[in-house]
Amino acid sequence: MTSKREFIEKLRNSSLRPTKQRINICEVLFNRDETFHFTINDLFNLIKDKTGEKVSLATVYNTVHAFHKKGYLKEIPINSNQTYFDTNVTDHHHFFDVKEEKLIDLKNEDVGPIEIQKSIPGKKIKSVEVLVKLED
Amino acid sequence: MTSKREFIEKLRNSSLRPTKQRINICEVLFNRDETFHFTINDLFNLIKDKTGEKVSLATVYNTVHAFHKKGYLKEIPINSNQTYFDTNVTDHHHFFDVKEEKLIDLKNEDVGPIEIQKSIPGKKIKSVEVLVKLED
DNA sequence: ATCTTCTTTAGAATAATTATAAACAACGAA
DNA sequence: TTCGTTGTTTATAATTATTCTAAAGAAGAT
Ligand SMILES: [Mn+2]
Ligand SMILES: [Mn+2]
Ligand SMILES: [Zn+2]
Ligand SMILES: [Zn+2]
Repeated sequence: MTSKREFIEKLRNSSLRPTKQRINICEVLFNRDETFHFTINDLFNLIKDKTGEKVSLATVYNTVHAFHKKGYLKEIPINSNQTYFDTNVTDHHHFFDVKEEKLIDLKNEDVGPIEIQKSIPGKKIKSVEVLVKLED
Repeated sequence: MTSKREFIEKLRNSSLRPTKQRINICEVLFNRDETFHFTINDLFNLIKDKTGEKVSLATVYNTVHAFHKKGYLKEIPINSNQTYFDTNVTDHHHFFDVKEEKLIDLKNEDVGPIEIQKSIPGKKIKSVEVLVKLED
């Protein structure tokens, strides 16, 4: 996904009005070759850098959560003072480089299938995620 | 581990002075049959309930982090507004019941061995943890 | 154009965690 | 035991990520 027209489509399809701010956020999030792992603060700063236009922090929060709810972003469970998000919304796992505080995608074939041999009555599995912490 | 004398030993062995507060915290954390998953706030309230003595919130934080550093507690990576800890410090995985906000241990045999088929130059694996989210 | 609804924004509020610094308690040597 | 040292506890303040609020602005429909 790479053009402004496509972002407008995407927003419309989710009943989100295609505002200047949201389109800028889309550019930063989705107009790239590689998957993108970020915190709200990363994103906030990148918007200024890449688009030259400032978007308020509140709007960055609002938009990230709107995209998260629509399934355009994934939240990555790690213990950090900030929440990490991911533009790769497929089921996949992560390395977390503790020193650099950077997430790296693991392909499913890098981990292999995981069969959970236990179940809890009345509950079903929503997701299975592996986090591999890296140190030097 | 169940007796006060043992807690004093444990603390001494880690160059932590065995204070009344720390011993009370040990009682709540380690004097139990099952593994214990908790947040700082859970623990803070349980201390009052179980020992009848109040320990300041700052001390609860300090002590939990001291125990964490010494390897007596494990931090569980989940996205929550509060940090979760675990008295089971062996390598193991978790269910997280999203609705109840409760962690449940998974035995390693419930998950099976996980072989990570990818490596990052200069980095080594520190831990591999699986988080299985549960919904109704 | 006008009206309605949604969005953005600055700033305030909230809440978990960490820092501060003074009072206090454990320790070890004398 | 007493005393000096060092480690600990505590109330409280500071910090910080996130959420809330409410007013001003923009988008969409008619
Ligand atoms: Mn990823
Ligand atoms: Mn556990
Ligand atoms: Zn979200
Ligand atoms: Zn810790």
